[in-house]
Amino acid sequence: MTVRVDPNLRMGKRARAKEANRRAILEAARVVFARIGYEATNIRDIIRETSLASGTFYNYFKSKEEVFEAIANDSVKRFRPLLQKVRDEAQDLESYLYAAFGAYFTFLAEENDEAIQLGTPHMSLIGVRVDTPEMQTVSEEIAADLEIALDKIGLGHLDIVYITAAAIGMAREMGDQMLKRRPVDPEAATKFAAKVTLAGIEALAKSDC
Amino acid sequence: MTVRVDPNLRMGKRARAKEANRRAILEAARVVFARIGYEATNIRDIIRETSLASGTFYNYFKSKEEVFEAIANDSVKRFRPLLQKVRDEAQDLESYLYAAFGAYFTFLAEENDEAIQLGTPHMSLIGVRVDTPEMQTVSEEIAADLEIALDKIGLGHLDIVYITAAAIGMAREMGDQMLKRRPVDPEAATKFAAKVTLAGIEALAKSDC
DNA sequence: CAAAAAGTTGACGTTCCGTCATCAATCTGA
DNA sequence: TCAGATTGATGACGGAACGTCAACTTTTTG
Repeated sequence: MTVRVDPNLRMGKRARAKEANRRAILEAARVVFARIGYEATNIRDIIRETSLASGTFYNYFKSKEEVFEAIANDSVKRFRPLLQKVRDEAQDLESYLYAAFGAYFTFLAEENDEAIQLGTPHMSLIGVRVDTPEMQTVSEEIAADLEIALDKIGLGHLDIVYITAAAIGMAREMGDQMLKRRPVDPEAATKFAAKVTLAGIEALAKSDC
Repeated sequence: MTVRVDPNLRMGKRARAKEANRRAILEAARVVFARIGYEATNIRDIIRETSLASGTFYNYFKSKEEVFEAIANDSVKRFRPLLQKVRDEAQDLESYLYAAFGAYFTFLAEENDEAIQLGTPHMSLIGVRVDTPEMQTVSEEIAADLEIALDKIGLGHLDIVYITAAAIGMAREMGDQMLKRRPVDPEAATKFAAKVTLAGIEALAKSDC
């Protein structure tokens, strides 16, 4: 008789403890950032929220900034598979844009569901925004997707980098606004952003940029 | 005989010294941030770059973060009159968009002219981005401008907040990309952003959002 | 010109940082 | 199974950066 094994049990106690500690620190940081604000938080505040000793923090992160990055990267890590699905399933530019913006705005709403209920400010609204290499990678993936989609309809000569920047900038800024509204409505934001982007691309095509 | 007086001379020595000190600190911070990076910089590093004593720093700013904000706000302060001019002179939505994006991209290029020559990273590319109340104010001004322009052509029912967010997001993200290119070309970025935004608004109008 | 006010100074106590010797728990392989 | 090896947690410690403040200097006021 074969037994289904939780992958976590495959690892030794050591490896599991490490993962648990890392998670604990990240979760504690989330909580403390929300409670007293990012700037005011220091490393001892974070570690005090866990059952770990201060020295242990440095086995996992170099600094408060790195914790913040890790939190952001965790989000990116969860988002990437969604974007992959969009990439695999999209038929053309229009469906890609709708699906991609939809994935982003929905993801953003879900990620902040808790914060929305509690009324605590969202991570991207606490005043600082980081740009990590992981985010850069996602940008590049989107650019590549758009290039393929545009090539298919003979628009490969358009400025892909600017189009990508425009789409991402739109998503970021609109995302912040979306989270401020009640009810939070990702579908509306999606339609809006997709329409603008699509129309924008068509206009660029007509005027040969 | 009337004498032209430098406004600075109208102030007493004390007031002038205060301005000079504030400027000195801001300039020193600029230099040090560029030299060793924002995260690595501490307050002593900044003050050491001036001829002031450490205690004096705290007469002007509470923290390194506040200095960063002040630098950002200084930029906003210089930008606002340009936007005001755009507002006063624009005839319609299209001319407003071209002029506003143009003002932003040109301003950005000029502000970073020095950094571009030296190859040091631009303030908005050093990994953090702050959102200050002053920037919020500019957002609101742009939203108001857009509302007026859209009302004039019977499109006041469109979602002004989202349109503003889309335009600002586009400008920010495209601005970063623009600064990475050689030569830096604000006109191209302007045409691009204005076209996309204009086409986007037209598309929204057609589909009644 | 003298008294009051404003602002600078840098030494000092405090807070926070990052390291590391020590210890406890887990893993390895015979 | 167990002893030696390894991994990683611990928290006390030395040092770095912080923010304050009493003393001092310069400017303003009347």
